[in-house]
Amino acid sequence: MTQRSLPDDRRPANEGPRAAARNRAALVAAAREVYAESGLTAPLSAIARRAGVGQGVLYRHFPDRAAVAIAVLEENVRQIERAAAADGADLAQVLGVLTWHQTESAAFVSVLHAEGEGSPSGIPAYALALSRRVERALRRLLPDGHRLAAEPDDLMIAVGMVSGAVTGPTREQRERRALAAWRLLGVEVGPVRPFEE
Amino acid sequence: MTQRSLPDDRRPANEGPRAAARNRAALVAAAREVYAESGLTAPLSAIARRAGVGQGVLYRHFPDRAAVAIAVLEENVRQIERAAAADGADLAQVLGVLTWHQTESAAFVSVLHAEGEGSPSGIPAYALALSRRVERALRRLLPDGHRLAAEPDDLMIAVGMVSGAVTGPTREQRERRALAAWRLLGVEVGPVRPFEE
Amino acid sequence: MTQRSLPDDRRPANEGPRAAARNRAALVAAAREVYAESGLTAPLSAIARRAGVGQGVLYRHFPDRAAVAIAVLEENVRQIERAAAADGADLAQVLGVLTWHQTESAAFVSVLHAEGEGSPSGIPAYALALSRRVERALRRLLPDGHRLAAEPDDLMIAVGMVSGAVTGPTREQRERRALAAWRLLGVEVGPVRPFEE
Amino acid sequence: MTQRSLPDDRRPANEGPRAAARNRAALVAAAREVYAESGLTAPLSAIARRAGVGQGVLYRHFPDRAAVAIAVLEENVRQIERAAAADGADLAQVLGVLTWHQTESAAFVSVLHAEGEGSPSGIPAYALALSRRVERALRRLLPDGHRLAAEPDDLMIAVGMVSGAVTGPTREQRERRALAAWRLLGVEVGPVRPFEE
DNA sequence: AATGAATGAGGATTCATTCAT
DNA sequence: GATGAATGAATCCTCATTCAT
Repeated sequence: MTQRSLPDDRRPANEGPRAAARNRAALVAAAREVYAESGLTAPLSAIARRAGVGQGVLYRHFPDRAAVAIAVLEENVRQIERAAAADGADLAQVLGVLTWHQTESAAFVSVLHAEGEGSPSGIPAYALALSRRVERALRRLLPDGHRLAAEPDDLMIAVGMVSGAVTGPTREQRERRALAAWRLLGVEVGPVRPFEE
Repeated sequence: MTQRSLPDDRRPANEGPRAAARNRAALVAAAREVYAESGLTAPLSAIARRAGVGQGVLYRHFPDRAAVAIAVLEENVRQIERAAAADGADLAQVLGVLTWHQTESAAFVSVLHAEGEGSPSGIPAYALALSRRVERALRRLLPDGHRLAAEPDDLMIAVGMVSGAVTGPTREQRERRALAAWRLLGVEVGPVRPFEE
Repeated sequence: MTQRSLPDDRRPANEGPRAAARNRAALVAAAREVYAESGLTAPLSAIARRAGVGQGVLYRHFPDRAAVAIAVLEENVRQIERAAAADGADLAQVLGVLTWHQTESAAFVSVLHAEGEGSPSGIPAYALALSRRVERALRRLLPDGHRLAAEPDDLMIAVGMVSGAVTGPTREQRERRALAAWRLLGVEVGPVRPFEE
Repeated sequence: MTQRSLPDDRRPANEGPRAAARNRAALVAAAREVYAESGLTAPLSAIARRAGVGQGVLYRHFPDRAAVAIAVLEENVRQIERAAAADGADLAQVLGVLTWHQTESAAFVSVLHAEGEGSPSGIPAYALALSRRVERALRRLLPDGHRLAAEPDDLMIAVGMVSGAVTGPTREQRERRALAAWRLLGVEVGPVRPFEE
């Protein structure tokens, strides 16, 4: 009742429902960028603005702040799962893909910490679920007798450790440090790159 | 308001500057607790409240949010430095102290990441300085031929790695994981405890 | 898209205008429920959703928020009018029907207040018109010499008074209080129930 | 950290703690006016603006929307209590004061409804408590054998009934209707005015 | 004629920071 | 020096309303 809109002729085009899917994708992409620049606590309005949509659209697609982050990170996890499911995949290759995501997205790193509560970014149990999916993908490829197969927790502890090593302003530097970390662990890693195909 | 004279030894302490120091200490202690509960992004007012002082006092002692965090972490670093400077200190012992702080204070973990920019907690270059001090303290005790002496970065990469492994709701769990991390690195660690004199 | 011809008596109903009427009815029914649960300020989207139609349909049928409420209340008023027009109707019976609506629909109560301005529900002059219709229906049955026939305003003031008495979480309690109110007014009321047929 | 303030020299005077009490009073007064004009659902920002204070001040003094309303209504109730406690007070006089508040403040009317839940204004159990206080004040003055002493609920039902009668754009009209309501109830009322001293 | 997405203004709430006392 | 109130910008979130399909 009180809401005033723009004069009827100065309203940006409404592209109709067709835009829905496009907008969602734009939001996820924007979120990825914004997270990279400003961290997981960046204002949601910044994400909407960068995606070129209104605030409401963001809320239509994602009920809360966590849902946005999950959508972003889910893509990363899915890529790792696909890499692990590919024909002839071996652990080193998949670790390369994982490492690529670790060096690419600071936000992804925090997922692999996966505690749950009180985090200011508000990502709760979801993160744990994503972390479990990464673990599942990796463990299937873990040969008996592998350095990380000794204790059940060792695999994900190692992943966390590499995350801890990944710091620095440029991706190149982060990659260098990640590789050093795997070397210190005595674990072989394939090429650090996104999974394609 | 007016001068009160009392026998010298029963004179009520000159509260002026003395109170200042006490307040500063209370603020740092309060910040440590608040950070542990709510993370580095907790409202400054919460810290002042818990310290039992007004907001203004906080600003008198610390110019900005980062300064508070630095003050907290500085204490951790100083303890590590003292541990390293103690008679007969060896690397394993000091790593034990370092590990204790890693498992105790989530905030401390982020310092050892020490990047600087866009972090939401706003800890800037200071963190780097603190990280350097930790490195200096450790490196003096690093024997030639030690696993972490091969490459210059390996030492602090390893420290970051252990930080990355430290997750979980209880300190006990975090300690367990930290020890697993050192084991995976093949590095010996002394008892995990604070440095006492 | 193309013409489908079927035997005359099995022709799928022309859904066009017929659906429109059905939708309108569904909206009014949904609004009644939503108002009961959440008050007159409930989001319009909630009404559309409960009616199982899109938001646009609501706007096609009702130009604004007030129109929806009016449509709901109009049904109540119409029932009272019908009760008053029925063969052999007397005042007590019709007051019983009126009272039923007062105890059934909190929204209806506000209509009988019928001021117009600043009300948050935005029901404007319409409410006044509805109130007038109720008055007209009742007054025709008001015998000379009735307690409420002394002053011209007394009739609707009394109605307002009963509305004011109608509070409480359950309809039963509201009915009890309404009856107490009529008793205090010394006015006889028939059975409290909707008008059927 | 991100908050930008005005240039240091263009900031409105901070009058210090002295203003606290004054501000609270200004807020309550502003709220009373705003409620009268726009109802209990008026934006809190409108209240702060009219009081000439920042939004934060409102939140400092009142934790939530309900608290503001309570503060306003509490003043009304207190006046009624004082009127009832005055030397030689009798029921008619106090009902006059009560009626004055009913005709003055639409918001006060809703308190006397005092249900509790789902109201959009969010005033919960508090309203009930206020209603009880009014009842207590009145009942002490209710003589045995009074029209409203027959049933325990009759007293407050009558009050609610008068509230229900109180409609209309001007106070004068509302008073006229309130008096008509008391007349229909056969209850004597003293002069309709605020309680002074 | 229906759908349901998009828009974006408005309102709630929080907190960093200043400053009179 | 300390206190704690005030300020107001920033952010979150919710709808009323429009409109492409």
